[in-house]
Amino acid sequence: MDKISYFKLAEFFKILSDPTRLKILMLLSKKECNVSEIQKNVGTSQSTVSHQLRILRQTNLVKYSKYGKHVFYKLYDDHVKTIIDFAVEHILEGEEKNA
Amino acid sequence: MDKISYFKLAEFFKILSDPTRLKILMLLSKKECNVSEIQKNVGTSQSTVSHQLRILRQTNLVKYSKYGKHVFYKLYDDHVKTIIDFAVEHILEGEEKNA
DNA sequence: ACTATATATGAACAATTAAACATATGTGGG
DNA sequence: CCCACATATGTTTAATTGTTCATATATAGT
Repeated sequence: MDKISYFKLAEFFKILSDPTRLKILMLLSKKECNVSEIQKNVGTSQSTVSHQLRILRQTNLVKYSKYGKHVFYKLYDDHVKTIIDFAVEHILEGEEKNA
Repeated sequence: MDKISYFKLAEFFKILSDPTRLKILMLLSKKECNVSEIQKNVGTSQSTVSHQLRILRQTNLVKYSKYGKHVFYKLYDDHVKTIIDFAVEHILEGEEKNA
């Protein structure tokens, strides 16, 4: 239970607490994408995408491989997707109660 | 899948992205506590605890009941605990790979 | 009513951060 | 070698946020 620090745990959730990063992660949960594809799908600037991808890389949420000029990103593993899906469920349940 | 906005999802994770709030939530996942108990356990000022409790209230992560001078808080439901546990697992797995 | 205890709230401050802008690096084609 | 495209990085700025300090509200006991 206490094998992990609250600080570290908080840092993990902080990564997930940004809409841009969530969009990227959800997209990558469906398919591997290069940066321009991500950019189009997320609908923001190239710089922003690249900056956020770096954060996702550094925190081991995504990994990548290079093919020529393109860099293809994918989820590091499926664990993150599971956590996000759980959160979505939680929020949807919460909304039902307020209906 | 897209029944929920990325913004809302991000806001949810943002709540979990603070060590103080995580400490409170983990404590409350074990047992109902009043504010002073929470304060002692978390090891921070009364004001800080109270501020964070308000955030947790407003986001429906905790609920409370009053008994005399004391206010007892508990988790709103067990869903949050599940999400946190999943995250802990994820991080622990990540650390194994770097060992 | 007064006091002590428990909890909440308001305001100010320091630190963090996402995005924008500019620029750099890398890679393949001609 | 130069050019166009793809991606990364550095810097600055505006906005957000957790804590602290001060103060307010509530409740029970005397």
